[in-house]
Amino acid sequence: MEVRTRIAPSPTGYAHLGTIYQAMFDFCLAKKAKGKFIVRIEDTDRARFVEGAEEVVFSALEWFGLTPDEDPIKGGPFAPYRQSERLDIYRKYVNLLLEKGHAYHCFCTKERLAELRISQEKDKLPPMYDKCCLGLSADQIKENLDNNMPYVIRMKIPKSEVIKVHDSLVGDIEFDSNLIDDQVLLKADGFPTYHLAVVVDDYLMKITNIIRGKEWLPSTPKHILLYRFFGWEDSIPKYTHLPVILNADGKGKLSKRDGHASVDFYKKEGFLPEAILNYLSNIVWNHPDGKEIYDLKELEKAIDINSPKIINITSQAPRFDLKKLEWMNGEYIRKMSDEDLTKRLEDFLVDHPAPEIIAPLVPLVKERIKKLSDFILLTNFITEAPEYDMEVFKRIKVENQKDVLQNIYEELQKMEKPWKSEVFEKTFKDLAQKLDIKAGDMFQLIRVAVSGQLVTPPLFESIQILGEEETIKRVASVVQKYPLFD
RNA sequence: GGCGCCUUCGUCUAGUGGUUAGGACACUGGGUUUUCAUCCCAGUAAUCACGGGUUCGAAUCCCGUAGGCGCUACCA
Repeated sequence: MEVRTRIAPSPTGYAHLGTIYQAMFDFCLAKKAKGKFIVRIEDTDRARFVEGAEEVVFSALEWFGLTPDEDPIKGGPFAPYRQSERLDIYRKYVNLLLEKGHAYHCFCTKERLAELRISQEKDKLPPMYDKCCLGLSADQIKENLDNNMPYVIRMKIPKSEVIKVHDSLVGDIEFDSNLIDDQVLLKADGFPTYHLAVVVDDYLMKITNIIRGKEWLPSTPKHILLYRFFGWEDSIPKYTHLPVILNADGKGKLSKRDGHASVDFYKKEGFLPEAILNYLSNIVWNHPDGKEIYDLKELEKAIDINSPKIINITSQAPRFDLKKLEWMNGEYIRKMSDEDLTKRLEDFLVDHPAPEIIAPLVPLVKERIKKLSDFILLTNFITEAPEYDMEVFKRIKVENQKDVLQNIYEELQKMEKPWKSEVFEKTFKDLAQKLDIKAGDMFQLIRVAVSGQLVTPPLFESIQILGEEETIKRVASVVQKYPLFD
């Protein structure tokens, strides 16, 4: 049987990193088993619907190279892949449930439900629907329907049953059906809830393996029950519930609120998609050799569809550690060829004022940047005249800085062009000796005069890119204005 | 509150009855380097949540407790 996995993101306006995390495992499993990876859009919540939001998800997946085999755009044998376009299908299956007596009409108002909840909470009872409408007669239902009363369809959960869920990571888990609420399956607006749609679609789309976040574990018994109600027990997919990624302080799920959940953030910061994927897998899985840097193919190798766990990952919820991601991203940058890095930087810095200087700068910055955006911080003094700050000069422990700068200026003017590295170095080492200051301080002073910064790529190479003329001009302006900088 | 899951250095993890409890990030110190970074070396850091068992022996097995997270919507 063909292995088919899927992600079912809801278009909320941004691509969540958790979606990518989940998609990565679904994708790898499908690839490993030579099956199919499917994207289905769960746009059943009209209140939260955001126009154009699904494109955000698609482009994020593409950025990470997690290309689906079937999706709403390219279609597939089980189209449509957008739930809002499958309403008649859900309706049909709800009717089936109604006929079989596994679901019922509920005409309770939101107000009544709210009051019910409040009183249950007051009595320290679990907040659940009281099955009020379950006792309605066929005539009453018909009358309400004829009067166009709004209604939802609820699932009739059987009493006192043990519902067994098998998860490939956790094992067997038992749930008491008395503690499961009569879940709404079809909302008043005719849209299905997640629970109905997910079961119907996964069945019709022949999904064999569900890899999703652990937040879904408590609702899995409802899904199992639905498979049973429909008579699809033989088609229950294999569940793998992934640990939820927590935010940095461990106090909750990684969320939009702390700013580190959106794929867009990482793209803007200049993180590399392959490094992010590496990090995302590394927080729950270890390479058998113990190495930290590996690509998706290596994760794929570790997946075994026939082993009980499928993939041997931890079941603890990890915290998100941006520092480690940054380190990892730096590792990827360093092992990249200069040509590749140049290309990435050119793509990233589309608005760069002087794109021709990116390539020559790459070898100078490659070991100094952790993400692509660091490039700007490190090199913008080349395209832009720096703003000087006396505090920066004060960090260099040299007396009579103005005199020294004057000397530097004179030497630069005397030096034969084009400047040569050895000559440059010898000239200023000699000058340092003559003025009785440390060579290191001498070069630091030149660095600050030229860049306004204490930290830059290698001095001489930077100056070469800057040009002799511009260098002299900058030093001259420093000599002139020193110490009037604020 | 109820239900479920989880609990090894600050963080991510290795570890499946006998290890000086290993690695990575972060941090600290040293070396290389005209700055920074890279690279190399070293170090700090977990009485394996706690309490009971079982066993010659437990981070590893069992029971209990506590804490954390998740779910508890006509959201997914």
